[in-house]
Amino acid sequence: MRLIRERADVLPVLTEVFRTHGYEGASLALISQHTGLGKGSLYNFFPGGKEEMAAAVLEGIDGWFHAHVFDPLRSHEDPRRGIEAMFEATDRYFHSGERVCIVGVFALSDVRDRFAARINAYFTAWRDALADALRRSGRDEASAANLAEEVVAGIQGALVAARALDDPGVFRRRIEWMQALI
Amino acid sequence: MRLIRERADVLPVLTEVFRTHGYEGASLALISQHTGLGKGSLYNFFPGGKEEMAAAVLEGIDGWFHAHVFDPLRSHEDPRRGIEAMFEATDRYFHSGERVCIVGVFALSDVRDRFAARINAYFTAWRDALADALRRSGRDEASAANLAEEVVAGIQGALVAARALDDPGVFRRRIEWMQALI
DNA sequence: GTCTATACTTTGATAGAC
DNA sequence: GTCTATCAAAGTATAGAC
Repeated sequence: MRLIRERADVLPVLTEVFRTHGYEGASLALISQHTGLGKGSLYNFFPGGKEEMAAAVLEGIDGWFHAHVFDPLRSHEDPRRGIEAMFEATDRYFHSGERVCIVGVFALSDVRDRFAARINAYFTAWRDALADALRRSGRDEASAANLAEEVVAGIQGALVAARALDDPGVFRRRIEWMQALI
Repeated sequence: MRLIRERADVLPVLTEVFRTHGYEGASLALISQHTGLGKGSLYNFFPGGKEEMAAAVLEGIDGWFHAHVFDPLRSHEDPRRGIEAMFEATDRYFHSGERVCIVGVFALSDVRDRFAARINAYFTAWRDALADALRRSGRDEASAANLAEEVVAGIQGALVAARALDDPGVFRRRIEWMQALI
């Protein structure tokens, strides 16, 4: 019995390394150290090397958010409950602002172009799913779209500010503020 | 007559390279290429190497924001005009969302610890100067502090979202939304 | 599948000629 | 002050033994 038998087992560790160090900072040596796998094994799982690892990480994140955030936003009978669930999942996922958003970090760096499609898809899906829930909760199209954009951007800003000021309280207060907007 | 005679002449180019490629992505080769200076010359200006270059860039940005944003926020006779000037300067500086904020990028990366003091000082100065203007414009202490935090974080979020969605319109709309909050 | 060894490139930094 | 040459270290990636 081994701890790691397939790509899916490496993914969480990989995600954490990329989140902590960014794309360029996540060296293969660091990845090898954290996963406990030699470079040969890593290339066995990811023949495309580092780029394929990062792509898998982004895909995994996208999958998680679809399952726990985007889909509930769209399918919840009571749209307000879906939005509530979104804020809870977001707070949990980002450890109340102590974690950063890899997709946001990638968007700001020069690897954005390489993963542009995935990054764009993630933010678009979030914004549109939230806008849909807001419209179903009674808002007109324009107001729903605007508020959705505001909240999606606001979460990213809360993460940046919390890290910059080294104060998770910033994240908590911004989330509460946004919840009051709904 | 030379194009570059002192540190101050290199700084704008340096800033642009760090903004575009981040700390790790801004290799000396890239910097040498964009400044037109050999590595020897660069180390003549910055004996501390890349870290000193990045520190100089952050200091330059801090100086610019103090002169064009923070100080006007505090000293403008009519605080609302100071806030108006802040939004205008911000929009100009970030090229309406086409540029990113180096300080924000650094805050999200793993070089944050190395420049933590400078990063924190930049965001603290912005938030506090804005809170002061809001208080002078009639808001109570708590409301001013909260709104200042919201706007400072909101600008960062607008930059992330605009880059991620590859749509400067996002930045423009978020700025307008925040202006309406004041 | 996993490891070690290795190839090859790029990195930040230094030395020294001019 | 500026350049070229060079260094040691770290980077990604590959090869091949087991």
